[in-house]
Amino acid sequence: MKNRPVYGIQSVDHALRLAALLAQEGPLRLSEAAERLGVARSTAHRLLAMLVYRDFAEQREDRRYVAGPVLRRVEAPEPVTELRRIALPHLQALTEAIDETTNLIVVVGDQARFVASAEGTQVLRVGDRAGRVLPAHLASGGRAVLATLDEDRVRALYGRAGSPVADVDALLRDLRRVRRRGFAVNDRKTETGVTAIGAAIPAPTAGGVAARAALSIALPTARYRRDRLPEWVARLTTTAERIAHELVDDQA
Amino acid sequence: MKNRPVYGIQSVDHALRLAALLAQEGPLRLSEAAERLGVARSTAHRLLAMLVYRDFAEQREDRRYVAGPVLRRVEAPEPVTELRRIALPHLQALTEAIDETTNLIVVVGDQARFVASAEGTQVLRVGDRAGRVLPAHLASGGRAVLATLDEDRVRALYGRAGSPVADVDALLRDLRRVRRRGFAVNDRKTETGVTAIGAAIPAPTAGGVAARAALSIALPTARYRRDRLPEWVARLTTTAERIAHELVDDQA
DNA sequence: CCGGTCTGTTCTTCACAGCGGAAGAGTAGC
DNA sequence: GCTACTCTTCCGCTGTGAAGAACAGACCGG
Repeated sequence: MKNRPVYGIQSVDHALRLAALLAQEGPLRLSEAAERLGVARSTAHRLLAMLVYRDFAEQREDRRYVAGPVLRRVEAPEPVTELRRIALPHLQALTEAIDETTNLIVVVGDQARFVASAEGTQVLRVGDRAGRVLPAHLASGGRAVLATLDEDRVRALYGRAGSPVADVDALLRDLRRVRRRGFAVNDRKTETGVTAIGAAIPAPTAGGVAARAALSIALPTARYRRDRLPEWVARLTTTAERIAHELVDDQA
Repeated sequence: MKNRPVYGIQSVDHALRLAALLAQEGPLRLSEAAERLGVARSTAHRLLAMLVYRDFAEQREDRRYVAGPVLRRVEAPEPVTELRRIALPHLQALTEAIDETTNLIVVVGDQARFVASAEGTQVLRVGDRAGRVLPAHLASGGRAVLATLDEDRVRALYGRAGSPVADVDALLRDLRRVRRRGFAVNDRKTETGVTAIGAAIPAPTAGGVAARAALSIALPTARYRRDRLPEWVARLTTTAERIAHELVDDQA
């Protein structure tokens, strides 16, 4: 039996026990969570709110809480530390050039995960989303990666029962368009007031994490200008290519 | 983008962010974790210790931390709240009869999870392990459940590369013995100074959570008496049968 | 529809738990 | 053995986390 750490953190213990309960037992009422943890209902409510905020829990319509995406992973984690290390200086240079927030994204299953961000300096800007998850079929970087996949693979991913995509054919048409243009735009589909442009990192080899990685520029919709799109796209794809080249160099 | 809860808990936020980093990016050094969270190394160390304690992280020999079992689940959670509700009074009655700690266990994949415990009142006793995880092939309740499975299924579970079981044939021989006797004993294989006797709950129907549930009596090895084993086994299997009957009634 | 019960959410106060700096310990390479 | 790097332990202090209470919402039965 593991011993409690000497310098344990009680609040963290409560949160982790609750997360494990959700993962192992499924739907829980707030009042039951409070009882199981031996805390006040208001404390349990605060803990659940934090778990929901960080995607360890979700609240259903019947008000019960269930495990969130982080606890519902269906694939083993893959190390992306190296990709992040290589990409980050390029992200920062791109952000410096355009003074908008840029992101490194990895697609796992049907989720687009923000691995790294570099924030612009303007007062109104999109914040750091590292660690967050968006549906891949809506996010700009997610769609840029999906556009690099075989159509059969996309069908396998989104054609199953319970899929978040009602019309796979419409998605495939969108992805063909993304493929032709070389980038994808997400205009407020996932976040109010945010427009993002995404482009996939050209994969040096099939497989590996870079085969599912993308960059995106995320800016307040108020600053999105159609006439600047070619410039943003050019910088985005140039940066993606630089990262791809450095990944090759790093492997040699 | 989700808003931070109004009554957020900073320490919990740190822990959950760190857990998500481990899940998404794999191996992390303590110093890198500290930098990523923006906290002191001593704080990161405390957080990682809590994550390890609650099975959200593991530390490898090279000292890096990786995602732990809770974050590495490969199966969707199943609700066991109902099973727990039905079983708990019976657990408590059994504990009262023998004054030793009893447990309800559910096997998921190759893990035996403690869903509920009822503690004896003696000064030296096995504590409440609800929420904990043990390897199923070593735990008494885990082995009792594995003994109810097809041998092909056990082979599929433990015959793969990277399996924790080196000799599947030896495991199958053990499980045949468990099946014949109707119970399994775990004498200090998972926890120093603890001996446990486990018996599976007879499944009312194939599938469902009860098909992978077991009860166990856990006592200090110093109090384990071979001549009391028949009594303990009889009480254990009687209790398991009562629970199984009540599960059937509850579905009608 | 109303009242009662149950459950979830919001707010405030205060004491002690969580944080970080510093010291100590461990590891790896030359 | 020495140096540099990294991890682990310890302690004091203040602001954060917990819980009580009030409020709000949901549900059910008469």
